[in-house]
Amino acid sequence: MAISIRDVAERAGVSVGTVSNVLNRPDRVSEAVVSRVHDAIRELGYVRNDAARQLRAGRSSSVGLVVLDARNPFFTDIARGAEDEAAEHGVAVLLGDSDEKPEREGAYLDLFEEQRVRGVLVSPLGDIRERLERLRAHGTPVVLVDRIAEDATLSSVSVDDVAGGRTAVAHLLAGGRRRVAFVSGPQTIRQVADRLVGAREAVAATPGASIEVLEGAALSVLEGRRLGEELVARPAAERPDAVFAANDLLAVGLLQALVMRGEVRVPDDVAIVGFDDIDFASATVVPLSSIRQPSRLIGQTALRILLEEAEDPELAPRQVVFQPELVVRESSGPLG
Amino acid sequence: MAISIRDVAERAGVSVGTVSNVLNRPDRVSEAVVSRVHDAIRELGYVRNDAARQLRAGRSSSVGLVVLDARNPFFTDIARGAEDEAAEHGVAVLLGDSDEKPEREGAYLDLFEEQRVRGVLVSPLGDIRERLERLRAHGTPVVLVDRIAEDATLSSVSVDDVAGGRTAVAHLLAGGRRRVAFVSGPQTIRQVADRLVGAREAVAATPGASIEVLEGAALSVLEGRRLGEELVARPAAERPDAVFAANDLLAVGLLQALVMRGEVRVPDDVAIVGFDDIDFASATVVPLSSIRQPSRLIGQTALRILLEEAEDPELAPRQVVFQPELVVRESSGPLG
DNA sequence: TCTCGTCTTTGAAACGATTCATGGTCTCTC
DNA sequence: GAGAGACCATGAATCGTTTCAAAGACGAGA
Repeated sequence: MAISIRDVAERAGVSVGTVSNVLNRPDRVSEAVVSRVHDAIRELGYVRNDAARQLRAGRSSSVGLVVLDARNPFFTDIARGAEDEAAEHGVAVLLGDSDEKPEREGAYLDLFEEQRVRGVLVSPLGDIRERLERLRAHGTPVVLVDRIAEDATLSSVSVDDVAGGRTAVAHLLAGGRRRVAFVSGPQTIRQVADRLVGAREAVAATPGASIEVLEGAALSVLEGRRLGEELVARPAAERPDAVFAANDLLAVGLLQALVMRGEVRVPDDVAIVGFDDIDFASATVVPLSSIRQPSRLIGQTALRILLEEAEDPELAPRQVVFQPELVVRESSGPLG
Repeated sequence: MAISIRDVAERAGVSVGTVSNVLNRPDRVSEAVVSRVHDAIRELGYVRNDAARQLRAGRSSSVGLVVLDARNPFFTDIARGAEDEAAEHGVAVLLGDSDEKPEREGAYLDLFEEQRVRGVLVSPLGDIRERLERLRAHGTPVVLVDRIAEDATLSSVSVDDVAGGRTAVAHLLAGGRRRVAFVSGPQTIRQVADRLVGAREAVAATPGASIEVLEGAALSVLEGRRLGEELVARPAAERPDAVFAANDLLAVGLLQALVMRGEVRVPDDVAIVGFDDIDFASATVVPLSSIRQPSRLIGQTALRILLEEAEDPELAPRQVVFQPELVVRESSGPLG
């Protein structure tokens, strides 16, 4: 059924090795033969078998990327950046969505390892440092994305989440707010925890300011809406006057819940700042202030580092940390 | 460097074939040996080489999925549905984003073919029927997603775009609007063209109604904003009183452009209906009316059909067409 | 004791590509 | 006319797994 290089060789009247040469180093083959082989390929509809190729080569020409949530535009932007960079190097990106579930994260890492990928980009979920270091020890480079490698045994490309959290809350406080709520995803996600650390720092620096934490089960629009409804259900006096959301999806859900009821005005009653500055942030009911991350650049940079490490395994791990940037829109306007 | 099944066999004091049996049909191997082999695997940190496996098997255990735009939540939902279904069958999904570019679409198809995937799910861009039929003839099943296979030589899972377009515009007309604009993506994308056909039908059925077409270069938020700015720049009298956008991303961009200027009120001056009903639709400046598609179900169904065809290549192609559903929100409220 | 059947294990062949040492031609130079 | 060098093509070995015919071990029944 399947056409192999052998059939092509026979048809073109040359040896298998020659066909392979035509495909991979055409300069070593005479022109006449090159075109004869190409004809045969076309006539037979031959398609290279990548499995055989990889087997011989000992590794694939793909890299793996595991993200926390493929539906979050922030991660699709990272993926886009990685793909762009990968395309330039003739490498494909296999995308895995861990959906914030450790077992899915593990399954994708297993899969990538079996595929002998060139390397793995991970936006890690739980504590899988050990797993990743083992991977690296076995010769598969690993680069963390959107999270720093604390102990510097791995490379990472991330954003200063603590600074981001600090900036966000400092901005809210500067607008005159004092009772801040941090609408959070699972604290086990490091990025979330770091943003809270920054938020607390800003609060600590401002006399009279306080912060409470509302921990959601996921970083999603739905979860944001749920937490928003909790807030609306409170007596007005017990509501915060400012909310810092751990990411824009939560913030969007929050906005929906607050504004739809009509009971809470944004930003008059509650100011909101999100995180990520996804494309939709400027299109929401009340345009959303947010902390912008250079998502595409993160993906690009991570992939570049990954390929460099694949090239030279002796390279020392590097930590790249970008600084996030506050984008002010209506949702965090000054106290009315 | 790499540990192979051979090393495991040696360590466990058995033959290679036995190790393979332990991995694939443990019931044929005595318990004592099974555990001895598992110990060896653990001690050596053995990981199966998928390339060798595939080579022997003649095909991979993945399927390919090519979408028009991985940043569009509609397609990530389709992907999610496909992944869910795939996971149940122990199959992985390789995601390719054609980014509305025919050459990228082709590149992904080439890649998938070289990988000998079990099958391919495509949301096709240009006219690649021939290419896809060749693929299928070579033994790789193909299922079209989000687009019907006109000549029924391939299976497809889609939504009735004509009906969707008709419903959307009929709804706008029923609200008293008469001068409709279709804010479109490239007409070469079949879904876009079909939605316009439906829109025209609705207009034709209503005396006094007219429709104009604004063709954008892509189905993106950015492009929607650009077209929106074009509309705002017109003298008020020349603006349409209703807009049907080819998808929600365009609609969101449009909304941004119209509302931000403050010159055009939605829905008072212009009513808007989008298409896809993405999660964000209900969170926009003015909550967006839209035509809902069962995106996740589309992905699931497509993958199921694909696997069935992979199982039995003789199966006749099937066309599954879902009916879309109008979701009315504020953006298409009645004429003020 | 011999035969037959069951249960395990073995080892070699096969999948399809790439690589590389080998050998054959041809041309050029002295 | 011989030797050297450049240029091409060859084909066997190899990658790591799975499969399958065959062999070995063992027990039961005659």
